[in-house]
Amino acid sequence: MFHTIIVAGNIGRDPEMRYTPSGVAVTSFSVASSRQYSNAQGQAVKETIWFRVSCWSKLAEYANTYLKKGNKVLIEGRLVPDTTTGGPRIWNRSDGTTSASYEINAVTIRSLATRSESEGTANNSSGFPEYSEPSIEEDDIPF
Amino acid sequence: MFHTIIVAGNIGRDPEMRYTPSGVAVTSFSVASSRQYSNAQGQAVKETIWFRVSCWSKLAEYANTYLKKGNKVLIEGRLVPDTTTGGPRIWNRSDGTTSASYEINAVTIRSLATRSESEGTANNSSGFPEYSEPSIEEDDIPF
Amino acid sequence: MFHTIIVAGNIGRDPEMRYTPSGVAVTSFSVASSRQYSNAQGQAVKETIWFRVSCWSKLAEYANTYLKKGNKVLIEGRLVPDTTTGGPRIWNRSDGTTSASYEINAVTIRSLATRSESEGTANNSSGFPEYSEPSIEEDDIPF
Amino acid sequence: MFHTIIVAGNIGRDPEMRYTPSGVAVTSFSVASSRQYSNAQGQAVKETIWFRVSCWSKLAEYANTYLKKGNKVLIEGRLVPDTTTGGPRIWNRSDGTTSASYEINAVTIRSLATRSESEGTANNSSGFPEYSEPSIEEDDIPF
DNA sequence: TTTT
DNA sequence: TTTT
Repeated sequence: MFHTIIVAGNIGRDPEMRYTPSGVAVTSFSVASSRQYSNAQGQAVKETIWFRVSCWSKLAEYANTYLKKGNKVLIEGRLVPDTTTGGPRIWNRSDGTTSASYEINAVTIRSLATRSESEGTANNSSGFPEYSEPSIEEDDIPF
Repeated sequence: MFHTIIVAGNIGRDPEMRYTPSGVAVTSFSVASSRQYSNAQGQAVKETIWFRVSCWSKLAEYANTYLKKGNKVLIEGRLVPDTTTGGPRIWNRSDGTTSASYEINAVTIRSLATRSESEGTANNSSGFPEYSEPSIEEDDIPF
Repeated sequence: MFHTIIVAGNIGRDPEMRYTPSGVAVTSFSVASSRQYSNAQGQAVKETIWFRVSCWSKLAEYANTYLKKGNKVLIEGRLVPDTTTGGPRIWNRSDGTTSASYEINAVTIRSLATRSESEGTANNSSGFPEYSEPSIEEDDIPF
Repeated sequence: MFHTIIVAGNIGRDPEMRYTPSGVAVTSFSVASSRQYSNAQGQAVKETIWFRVSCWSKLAEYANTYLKKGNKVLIEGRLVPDTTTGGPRIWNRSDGTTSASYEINAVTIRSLATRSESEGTANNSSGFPEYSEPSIEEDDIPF
């Protein structure tokens, strides 16, 4: 079956890239997506969700190169569950408390930065790649 | 900022409807979304994610009336975070362990059941409502 | 059945608001969503899609007030088909040619502008509303 | 920039597969997505949108093998515009009229058929592949 | 008609 | 707790 999650938000800290033992690049970063709304009592409420985003291979290398703390990004991907519970993974922190996070395996990443904001970081004029399926020439299409 | 999650899956147990103190209907049910894939070693892996879905008001009444355990559904909505951590809410279970879940506040629910499967439950021929914005007559459009 | 389209892009011209005969506000504007990619011959190709967005009622008033030509926006909505063909509507232009367009009835609109860019137009610090379901107090939730 | 379209609907005719001159498989089929709603006068309206779906390579081969007329499917992909207008492509039909269509380049295809319906065609027990990113072993993850 |  |  299908699920997908699409998030627009701001990167919380500079991305970090590592390599798997087999040499595949993996980049991780957090994205905060906030909204304000008014509750039933008419009070303004600010809600922030944090997502932990991972991406792989070529997408990892570009994210590591071009995305920086504070950048506005759009992410599409899949939630990564705990394989035994089917829910979010639970972590034991060093202080004895437990926490959980929304982990996303990204399939698509787009920078929403504009030229003025990005100064050499990710935006469309700086060569940040827009992830897309391999293209095929129109002349190559048989219909 | 924006986020949305779209899930296709199967309902784990019959929906339950309650009312808020102010009289608003709230229906809850779980949806399992499973997929098989082959890992790097070529082994088949089955991954199931469980979502806890809530819906409100008219959508709650219809879900309670028409959706049943086992039905295939499509859900669109927003993740509901813990307001202090911005991550998934953590629950203390009676056995002393903790767990977390993907909670979705549904905006759209569609039954993917077919007539033969549904026998009086939700499908498009049985009157299950497709949630949609209030329509406006074409003649009413000023352009 | 379900369909949804999610678009990030730039507004092509200032939005225009009108009213239906029954007094409902309707705002229309165009959004361009461009991407560059390399084709099979390794040549850079620029592809731009234009969407004609309509929104209604409160969303229409806010779009008319806060969105301006050039703003970056995120739109979620439904495609509006020709009711007889089920495809895009076809228009006869004054020069005798025909054209078609991707019309979207927006359910969600988010400004992706940042404070520095927007100078009094739509951004999250200027009070642009984030469209959302009516909220219900946590204390009101019966589970 | 980003756009994506997600459609649930029924396949209108058996898929057809061809090959590009360079030998890439391309499969095409139509999907109808219908909904009923009540208009401002309270009358039931049925709206059907037709999408023309293309997919490539391995996805094309599977679609050609497993999807049949009448199957319920979920499609995610991108709209394919006319490269000069940025709108839908316009076709001249043999009878002199013009038409346009919503063309989708599919990235994801899921069969929503159930065992009883599919009898050897696409469903999850018959080996229909769920399109997904290449997986990487958990042990391979460096964090 | 936008933007980078 | 679902489904294939």
